[in-house]
Amino acid sequence: MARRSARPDTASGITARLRDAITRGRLTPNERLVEADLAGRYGVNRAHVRTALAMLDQEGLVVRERNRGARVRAISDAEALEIAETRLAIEAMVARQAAARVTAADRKTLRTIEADMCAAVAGEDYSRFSRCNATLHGEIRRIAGNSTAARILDTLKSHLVRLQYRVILLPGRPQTSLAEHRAIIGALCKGDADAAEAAMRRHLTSFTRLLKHAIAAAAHGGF
Amino acid sequence: MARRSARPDTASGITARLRDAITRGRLTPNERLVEADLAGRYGVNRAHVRTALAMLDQEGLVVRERNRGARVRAISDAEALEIAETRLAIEAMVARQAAARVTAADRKTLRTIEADMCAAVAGEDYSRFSRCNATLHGEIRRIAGNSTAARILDTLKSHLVRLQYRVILLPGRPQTSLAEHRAIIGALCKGDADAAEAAMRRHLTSFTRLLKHAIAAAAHGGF
DNA sequence: CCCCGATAAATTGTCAACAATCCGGTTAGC
DNA sequence: GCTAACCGGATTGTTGACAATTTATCGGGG
Repeated sequence: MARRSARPDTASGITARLRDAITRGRLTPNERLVEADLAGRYGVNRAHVRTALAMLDQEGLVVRERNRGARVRAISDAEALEIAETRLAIEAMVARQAAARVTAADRKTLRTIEADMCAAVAGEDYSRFSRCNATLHGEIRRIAGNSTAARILDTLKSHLVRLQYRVILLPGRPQTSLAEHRAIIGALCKGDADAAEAAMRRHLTSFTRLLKHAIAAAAHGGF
Repeated sequence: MARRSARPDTASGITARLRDAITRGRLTPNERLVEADLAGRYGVNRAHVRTALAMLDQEGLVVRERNRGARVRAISDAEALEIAETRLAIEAMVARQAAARVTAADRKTLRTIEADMCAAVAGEDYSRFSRCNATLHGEIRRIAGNSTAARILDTLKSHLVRLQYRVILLPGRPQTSLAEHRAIIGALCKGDADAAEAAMRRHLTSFTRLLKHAIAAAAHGGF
């Protein structure tokens, strides 16, 4: 999730820190981002905050209105689904590309992650499972070697992290998710591009469906 | 292609103008972007140029090295293919979504564009054909109503515009391309999601293949 | 009691000056 | 003749001050 390892007191450093604060929920949607405040809080110049906000605006995590300042962008329910669907399309392609390029070393890495995931689910350690999840998807992107897709997925995921906890905590979800992930890993290790893409598609379709339900439930349940 | 209609002498204005200059090839790959120069040329403050460069960096059109300045990012052949493939994945999904939402008015618009395209090819007006092409893809994105995907496609396309002329000028390409587009339009008007996705996939697969050949030819032909 | 205009505070937008850094050629030393 | 320290120009990085704009506050009239 760490994107650039720059000195924390520089422009790209403050960008990374702000991005982190937003994705982790320390800065809540629609919260105002006052340049002077942030500059003081993070101990940097206002100009740095300014360029950081410009970049995060370009990235879609922040909205800016002329002479009115910046605020954390609130993504609507509809938009969350858009993001999930777009992610599905890209990640399915990535899985296909990964299957075509997987090496013996990659297979070993994937199997290690698989074992780790199984252990996490068996031990009901959902935080660990979530980390494994991220590691696996990251590894698949690495194997695919499509840096363009990887960058886009990084951005999309930064919008979804807050929402995905609603899904992973649903009863029975970890077990289902584990099975889906194992299918992906199996297809990748066989180098079967069609199967890998299909498995990834099934996995993320299932995720998207649950996300949709979670959103609908929250809208009706009313909180 | 115009993204924001802001006053041309402001930060987002200069960003748009620089983006335009890069995608149109007025600023060539690896060309140095000296802040003071650009500020003078566009009649704005250096700070504006600075934030514009930061945003274009985030967008991937520009690379910046600390204390060394910015230059137009040169995309490698491999990266061009990555972009084309990623675009394919997203645009296929968009076509599917558009098919599910198309209205009577949309159908009419699509047929109008189709007629325009046919006329352009018949008259061998390839500039006009290229514009129709962009209009059609834009219209499909609008119908799909997936703003997330639309934004990503916008960015990806800004990297491809320089390359696509190599493909469209190949002998016989306009005719083939026209047929592919008509298949897409037909499927959309029927509201057939599977067919629309498949047609779009065929179209962009064909484009990607030709792009690959054009790249290989340029590499061997040697210029 | 509510609405409206004037004033003040807060915040962003703009700008120019200065400091730090890099890149070229140049010169001193071996 | 060659290497290495070194200087000067060019360019970016940083900072603070000031202008412009929006938002909140307050007082007076309807």
